Amino acid sequence: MNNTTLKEISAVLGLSISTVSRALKNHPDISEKTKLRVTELANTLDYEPNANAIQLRTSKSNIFGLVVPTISNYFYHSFISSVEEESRRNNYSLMILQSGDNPFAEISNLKLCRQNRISGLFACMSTDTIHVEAYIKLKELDIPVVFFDKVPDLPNCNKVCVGNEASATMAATTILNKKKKKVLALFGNKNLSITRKRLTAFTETIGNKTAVIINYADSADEAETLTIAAFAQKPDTVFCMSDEILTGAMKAIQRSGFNIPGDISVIAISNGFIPRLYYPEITYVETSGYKLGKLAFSSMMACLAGSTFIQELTTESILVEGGSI
Amino acid sequence: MNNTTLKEISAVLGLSISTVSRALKNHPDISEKTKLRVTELANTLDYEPNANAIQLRTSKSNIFGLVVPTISNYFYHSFISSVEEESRRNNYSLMILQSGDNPFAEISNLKLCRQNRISGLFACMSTDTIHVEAYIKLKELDIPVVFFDKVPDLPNCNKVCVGNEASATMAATTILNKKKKKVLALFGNKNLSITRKRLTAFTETIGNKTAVIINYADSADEAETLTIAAFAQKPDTVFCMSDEILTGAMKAIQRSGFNIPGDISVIAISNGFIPRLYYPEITYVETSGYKLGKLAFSSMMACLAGSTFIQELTTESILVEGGSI
DNA sequence: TTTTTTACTGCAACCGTTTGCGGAAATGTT
DNA sequence: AACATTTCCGCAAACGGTTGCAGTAAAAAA
Repeated sequence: MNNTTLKEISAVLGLSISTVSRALKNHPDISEKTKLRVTELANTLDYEPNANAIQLRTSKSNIFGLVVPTISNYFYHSFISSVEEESRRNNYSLMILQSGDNPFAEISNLKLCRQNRISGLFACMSTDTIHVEAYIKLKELDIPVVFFDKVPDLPNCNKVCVGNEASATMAATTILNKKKKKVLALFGNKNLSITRKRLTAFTETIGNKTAVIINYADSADEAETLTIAAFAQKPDTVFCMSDEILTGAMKAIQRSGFNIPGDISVIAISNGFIPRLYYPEITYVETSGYKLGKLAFSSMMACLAGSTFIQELTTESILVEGGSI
Repeated sequence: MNNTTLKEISAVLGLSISTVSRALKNHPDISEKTKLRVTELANTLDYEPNANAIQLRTSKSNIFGLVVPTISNYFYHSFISSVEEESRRNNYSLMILQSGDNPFAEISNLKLCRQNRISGLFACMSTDTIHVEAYIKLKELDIPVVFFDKVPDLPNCNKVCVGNEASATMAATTILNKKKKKVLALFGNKNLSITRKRLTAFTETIGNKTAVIINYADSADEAETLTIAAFAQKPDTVFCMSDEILTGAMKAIQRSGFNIPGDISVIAISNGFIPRLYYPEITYVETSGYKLGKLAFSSMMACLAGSTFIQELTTESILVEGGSI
């Protein structure tokens, strides 16, 4: 069965295609009587405008692209969920693409975006993205790009981030308040700007009255191993800069048979899902993907509305108390 | 800056649009020399074919729709991730829409799919969907629909599901093999068909030589409470029918200070992420969203290839051994 | 009644591709 | 030299809409 088109409707009604088109869009040029006839027939025929034709004609797609290393991540999918929600509310569709931390997939995804003439792009860069050019190319095509979470170091682009410095500072402050003496601080990949930001904010805040053991882990497994090893130095607190690190550290703690917070305290920066899986629940500084999504979307809408003002937005951090410190 | 088009390329080269088009598609009618000239210029000009024009012309969109109650769910995002992966590999894009268990959002999403002339739809019905008509409408438009996970009771549609009975049976068998004597079996909402299926398969397999305490929980918190309460009866094993239940049970176990598997054994039916968060890792029967995605995709491709054979597929269950039983 | 205004509606070009068909030049065959 | 084939390329119509402009009939003003 074929889709009904304006042509068919016009043929049935003995009107021209343009009249039908205008009638459907409630154009003032068309008489009420005609409008009624047209909309009625359109309804019974289940007319659906062909998005491709419209997009071709108007060169506006009403589709947002969203590239992300992987959607199998609590932070990202809460971000995605949030953006999707807003998109639908604003009559946009979302094309979600994951790059799997693979640069080739990433550029092929961006190609897809260009080919589909997306209206805008939400982008989180994969870890080893050096080739920012592909993103630049989009901007040259006047396609607004809002970077989120893992953002490039470029000056002229819209970025929304969780409050990296603020959240690390907040975590460090909490540790100080609890008068902890020796902290095992676990960070992610050293090359990521997110790591550097959290690291500097954390160390600056924690000062030098508190002993700090710093480790960098690229994966949960590595975090687990490093944690086990670091236990030899008998830290009284573990700080994890992310969910992934946290899961590794928690396995190490369980494996060592330590009690939380009796034997050791734990605090993390997290989106909120993982910390609640344990008993006692882990105290964490929240960096909400959901909130970040809302922020990213509003930034996107500002771009689309013609704002050329470059924004670098940050979500607020809040401390969610569990019983782990 | 504008996108380059065939027209521009043809103008520069003094060729016709059609020649350029054919040259780019390696058509035999075009001489190698011309092909070379064209492809070269296309490259330097960063030519990207306009997907909308192609789709309009060919009435093929190379976009799959995927509707799901919510992305923020243990199971769905691995499914989505898997389908996305395959889609990209096969040069399709994915349009992901969540209905949030809201019937209105669901039909508006389907409308979006129709308007975008998607090539196919992966659909997981929201709980209270009575209106299957919207899906039927797609099938009338010759858009193949593959239902997954929560599938309708209709006879003539493609469905892929995890092996509910098989996985519950496998879990029960494992418990029997380990010669456990008293099992606390935790299930989800009693009204869901998935619960009923897993329940009957489980109880039938476990037989009556093993004592079974059955509880139903609607949430992780409820599971936690019920588990704590059930510990009074001193079960030697906890079986959890899903990830959500498992997280609740694990909290209860940690809270009670039990050792796994020394004090109590644990086995679950799971997608695989949660069980690996603990130490020792929880033994589980895998109902992989990832595999289900692959299955759904191959079913979709079969439809697209013209197969009219209606499939009802089920993923295989496998036991993944942790150290919890 | 004539002229001006208003209310409707249609023509046709356009968006960027694809593709059937037909034509010209180059080559091969007697 | 005359004819048949290839080889290479362009014309033009289509896909399904949108939109500026112009045209016609009816209503209002002169």
